[in-house]
Amino acid sequence: MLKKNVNINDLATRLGLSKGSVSRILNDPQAPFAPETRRRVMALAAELEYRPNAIARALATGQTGSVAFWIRDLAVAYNAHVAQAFETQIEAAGYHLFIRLYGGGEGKPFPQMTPENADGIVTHGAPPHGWTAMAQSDSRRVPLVLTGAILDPEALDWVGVDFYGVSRTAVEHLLASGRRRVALLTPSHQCDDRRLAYLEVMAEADLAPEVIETDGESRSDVRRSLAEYIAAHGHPEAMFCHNDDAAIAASRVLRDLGLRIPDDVALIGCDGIEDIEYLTTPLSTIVLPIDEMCALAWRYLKRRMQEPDAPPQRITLQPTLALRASSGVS
Amino acid sequence: MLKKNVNINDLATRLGLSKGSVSRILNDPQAPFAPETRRRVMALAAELEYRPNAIARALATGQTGSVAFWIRDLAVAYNAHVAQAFETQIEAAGYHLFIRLYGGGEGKPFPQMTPENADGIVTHGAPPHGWTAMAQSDSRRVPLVLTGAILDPEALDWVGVDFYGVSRTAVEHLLASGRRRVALLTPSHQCDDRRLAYLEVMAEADLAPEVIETDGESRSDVRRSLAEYIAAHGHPEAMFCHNDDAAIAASRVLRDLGLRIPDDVALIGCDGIEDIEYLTTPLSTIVLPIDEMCALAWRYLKRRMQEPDAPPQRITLQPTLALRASSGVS
DNA sequence: CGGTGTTATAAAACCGGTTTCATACGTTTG
DNA sequence: CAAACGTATGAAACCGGTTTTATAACACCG
Repeated sequence: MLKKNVNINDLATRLGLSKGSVSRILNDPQAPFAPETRRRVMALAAELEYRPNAIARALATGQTGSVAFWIRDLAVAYNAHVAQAFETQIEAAGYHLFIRLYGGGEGKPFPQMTPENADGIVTHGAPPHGWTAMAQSDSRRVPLVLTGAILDPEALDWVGVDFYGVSRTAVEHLLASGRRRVALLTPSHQCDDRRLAYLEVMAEADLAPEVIETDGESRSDVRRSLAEYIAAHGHPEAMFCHNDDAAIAASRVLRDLGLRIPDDVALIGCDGIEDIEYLTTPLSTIVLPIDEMCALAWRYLKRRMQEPDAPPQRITLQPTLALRASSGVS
Repeated sequence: MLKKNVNINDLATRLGLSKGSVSRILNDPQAPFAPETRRRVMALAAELEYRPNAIARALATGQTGSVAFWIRDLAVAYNAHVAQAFETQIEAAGYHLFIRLYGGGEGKPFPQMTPENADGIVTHGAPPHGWTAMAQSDSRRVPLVLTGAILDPEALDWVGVDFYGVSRTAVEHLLASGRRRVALLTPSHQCDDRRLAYLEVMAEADLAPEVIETDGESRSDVRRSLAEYIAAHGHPEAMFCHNDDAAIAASRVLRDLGLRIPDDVALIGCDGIEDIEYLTTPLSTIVLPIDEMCALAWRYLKRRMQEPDAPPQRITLQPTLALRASSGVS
């Protein structure tokens, strides 16, 4: 940057004032300064298009006026919607929102995904291993609220979602139609309450669990993994899908194979994203309370920013099961 | 924050060193220090979990190590995909990505959407009015690359997309089937090359243009606006849709009305998002070169960060028209 | 007319780092 | 043995703001 930005010292020099005075005039309408001086300062600031260096200000005040929202992957429609919903909260409150992605951070050194630079953090979905520990290390504590699946229920604030209960209901619903080969479609390594609930219900019903693991989370990943699985093992009679994107991908695979939904294979997704309204066969799903979750997360975060040592705030929200044609409900 | 973060002064004091020395030892492996001293510093830093204050470092070095990506609305699937694609570029380069949303910023004071706090900025889609001017004001210049539709072709870097040419082709394609009532489905106030091309082609064909304006960009907005329009004016024979989300919403409205695609109404979307592969009737669309666009944007931005005064870099990418069943191609 | 307030501004400390320059000491070297 | 050099570190300036404290000038008051 060859041309240097105009800073507060430039203003002060040009005006023959001290930079402290300029700062106070610019920021504090109550400060006792001569009206004429005030006018001169404002005029020059406007003329030079002076804007204070946000970094320097943040250093001086200890506040950035921004909140970071960490999420895994925007290609999953649900995630994008959550981010958008959270932005709505934040914007109304006059803060800036930075959306950040964990990315491939799993193996990378921490600096790659360091949670700095915000007055507060909200995460959605499970952060990479060790992330929260780092974010909450004694050496640099930032107000933090976890949302979505909670894997790490230490002394932190979180807005959880009861995947366990609703997942049980979903799987039981699939079993109720008399189907025996009820599979779980989920990314490998994803060991959350959805998987847990599925395994438990299957065990209780004395059925062999059938976990179809996908190599990635994108729809094309899911399609590929599922197609391979069916080629090798035949198709299950029902599938509980880790999220709606997976269910949508699955419905496409089934259609391509000439299988009917729900006659040949029943399907239940998870997330309740808008997209599923556009499928040929309406998709049963678990609808998550996105707006409520975001509103609560922001409320918790504000509290934590004001009172760093307040007792932990936690709540578990109940998703609702929306049964439609894809699971045999007419 | 009652418990203060441990900072470099704490380290220096505890070690009996000056903070300058500590800084150099921590950052510069080449610096000439006694191995024993080095070991002590590293050990204490690890023990106290010292992590340098990113803000202070940014102030001192003039670099944040991060790039901001500005976009309008993540609820539009295409936008979310672009953001994700750009993250891939940035992450590979070792930078942090901050995704930021213009939000309702149109009417708000600038500080709400000030483009500070990054070493560089990439925008996608048309920024709010006055945004680029502010970002590029002489007083605080930040490397900036515009992508997507370019409304503001001043002396800036941009990676454009030739919406005009491909939109002409799309509309002409719709006309070629003999349909006369060919409408444009677009958000109100969106006056870009898609609209321009549509209006021109219609004028050249001596047909009355029929612009169906939606009140918002979300699928539900589009559905409502379109349903009202059709109720009032009957349905057009073909629609060129501003983006795929709109086309998906439209296909749903048409289906609900018992209209067949493409027999009753032909449809062409725009963006080429994955979702359209999951529709009953495969959707014709304009496929945008997302990855190429992101890669170029990052290349341009790197260049601009290194050479602030390099000549402007610009390119216009060609999207491709993907014709499928929804526009009558079998 | 000296003490007491106000008012308008300057000066300096601070935020937490980085970076440049100076210095003290020990070791070669001429 | 003094000059020159290398090594290990301290000291201070700087980044660009904010905030607290000091000071100068002036008006008011008894």
